Amino acid sequence: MSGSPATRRVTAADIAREVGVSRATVGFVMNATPGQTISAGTRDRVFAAARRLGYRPHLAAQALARGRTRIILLVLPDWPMEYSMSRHVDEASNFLDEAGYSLVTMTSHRGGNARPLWETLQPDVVMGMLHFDQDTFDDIRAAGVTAIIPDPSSAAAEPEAPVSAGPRLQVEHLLERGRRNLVYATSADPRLESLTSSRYALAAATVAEHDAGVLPEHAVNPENVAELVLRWAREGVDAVVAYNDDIAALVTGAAIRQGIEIPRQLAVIGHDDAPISRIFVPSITTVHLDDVGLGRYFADLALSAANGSPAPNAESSPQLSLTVRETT
Amino acid sequence: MSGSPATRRVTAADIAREVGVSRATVGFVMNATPGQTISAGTRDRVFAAARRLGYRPHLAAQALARGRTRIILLVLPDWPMEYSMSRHVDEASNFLDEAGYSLVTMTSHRGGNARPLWETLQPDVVMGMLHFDQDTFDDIRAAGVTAIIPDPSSAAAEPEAPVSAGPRLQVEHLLERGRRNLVYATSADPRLESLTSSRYALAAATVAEHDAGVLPEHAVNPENVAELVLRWAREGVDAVVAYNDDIAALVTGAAIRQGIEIPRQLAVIGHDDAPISRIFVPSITTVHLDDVGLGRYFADLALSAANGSPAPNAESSPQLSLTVRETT
DNA sequence: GTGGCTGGCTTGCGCGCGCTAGCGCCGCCC
DNA sequence: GGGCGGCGCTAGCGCGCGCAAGCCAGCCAC
Repeated sequence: MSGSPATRRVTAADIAREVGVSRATVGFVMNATPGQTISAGTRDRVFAAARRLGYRPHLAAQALARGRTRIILLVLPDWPMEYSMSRHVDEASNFLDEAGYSLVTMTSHRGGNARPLWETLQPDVVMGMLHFDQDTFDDIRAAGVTAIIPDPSSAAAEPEAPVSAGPRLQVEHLLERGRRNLVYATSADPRLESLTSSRYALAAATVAEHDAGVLPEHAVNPENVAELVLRWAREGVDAVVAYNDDIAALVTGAAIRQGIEIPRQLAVIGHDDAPISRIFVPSITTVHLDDVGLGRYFADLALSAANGSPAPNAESSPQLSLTVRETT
Repeated sequence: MSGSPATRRVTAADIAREVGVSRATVGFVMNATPGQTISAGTRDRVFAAARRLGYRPHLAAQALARGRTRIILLVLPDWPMEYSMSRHVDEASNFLDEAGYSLVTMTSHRGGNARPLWETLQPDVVMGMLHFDQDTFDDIRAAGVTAIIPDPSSAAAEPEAPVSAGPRLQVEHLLERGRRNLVYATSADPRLESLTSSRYALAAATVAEHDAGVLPEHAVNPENVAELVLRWAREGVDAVVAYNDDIAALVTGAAIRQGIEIPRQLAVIGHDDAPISRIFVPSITTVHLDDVGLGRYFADLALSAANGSPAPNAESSPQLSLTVRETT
């Protein structure tokens, strides 16, 4: 049906022949090559023929010729955060697409033995949500990738920067609610270490700013959460700042099972506004992220690394906001 | 430090020069080209030089020359199922890597205006979890992809096939628990339509087999779930088969809020064994998927489409099992 | 001795595209 | 009238690799 099955692909040469110009001209038109002047008539005829024949530039050939793939690889952590990311990622890929780049995401393999995509795709930029450990970083460089974000050697590019207001919002919300005895519940997952530690540090700093004592940090998991919740109750803890909504749900669930009243005895606040925060009973107060803003921020960050366009400033784009629900 | 910064990439020609053979010989060695005999000595010297120089074949050049990218694109639905998928995907990418293919995943854009990856990556195979709608299917074909899974014109390849035992397990578990008045709670998300409808059909068939009447289907969302749950209570419904764990959680949460006792008055069973099923209070009985088995199945499916290797039979690989928790 | 054959290699083309060097033409200015 | 510069285009190389064709030495059969 749809076109002869074994049809050869349409190349720039086909267009050139069709229009009656050289192949170079077609290339100049398609790329709007700077420094080349093409008459409007020729340009239109080339575009028309391209559309008519269904021309699609061969990406591999382009990559080979120009030495850049125009692929940006986003490395996501393999943890629920993934979901909250997907919205931003979608936004980012729109922006990047407009700039002629493709966004490919991969989930960081847990000791998976498959060759990572930065080897096989040879992206122009590899961007991670978390800091890469040194081995991974070297591995990416060895694969020929020159632009890596975040790059420890340049303090500028920080994917996590715009989210740094989140922990502040969490803590201030609880303090405003009159809570005084806060603890921080974090994930024990080592893969998230750089994220969890940075969020914790920000939360702890906010607590200190408000002269609300110190903020103890506890790694929470399904096994120890019941015990922790009881201990907190004994110690007079009245609010939990959770690293994300999953941790918040875990804590909230355990508290309920132990007969602790939420939020009267214990307030809990999550982060990311993941679906679970809305579905959970009771529903969980959380920090909502600005998808579009974050997406644009990521895209700008990647583009600046890819072609030296100006780097975005963290403050400009994304706005975080509080979504107050039943746990506070 | 790590190598001179602006170093040119190592090509097969460099190796040839180093070893003192022609470039073609290097190519034959690297690809173990069938029909070409290379002496063991030469072969070893080529491999040694390749390792010594840090040779990495240029993927774009390979793709250009052989006309195939060895990329397999997996299109995931943009819905929580994503999480339960990630384990299988990881498995699949290991298997595919061994076969020399790279697995790239993308999330199906909700009207996103970025060009989809099947255009820009030009994968050898595009594989979806759900059936593609006709427009998308045509779009993928137009991008030059010949192998698409599932392909409506060939009934063989069905990614969802191995999971077809899930709804059966759900229903039989509830019947064994003595429940007689079941309803099916599904997602209203149109993107999941082909999945939800197939799971529902299987559940309904199982109910019919056991002479347990008919299985009404209800699309559930946060707005209508409270009302639905009340109605079910009035109508004597004693068990809910949920499309997945999120739906199950939604139903369970609504029931609790309405004072319905779980599982005494109403049993709920989910599907996928997503994290929420464990975290939720009460924890949710669900169908656990076999990550490794499913991963291998997907990989085989993709490989069979890529190079005509034998297609896997759905029965062979993956095993589903029941994870019984508090909601039944 | 000669022809055929096979193992082990080389020569060289083509994949589709980007882009530099250059060429002819026209209009402008002195 | 001649020089000159810019516009609009073409010829052709190179990106790195796969692979068809061919070439040569050595060996065996006759």
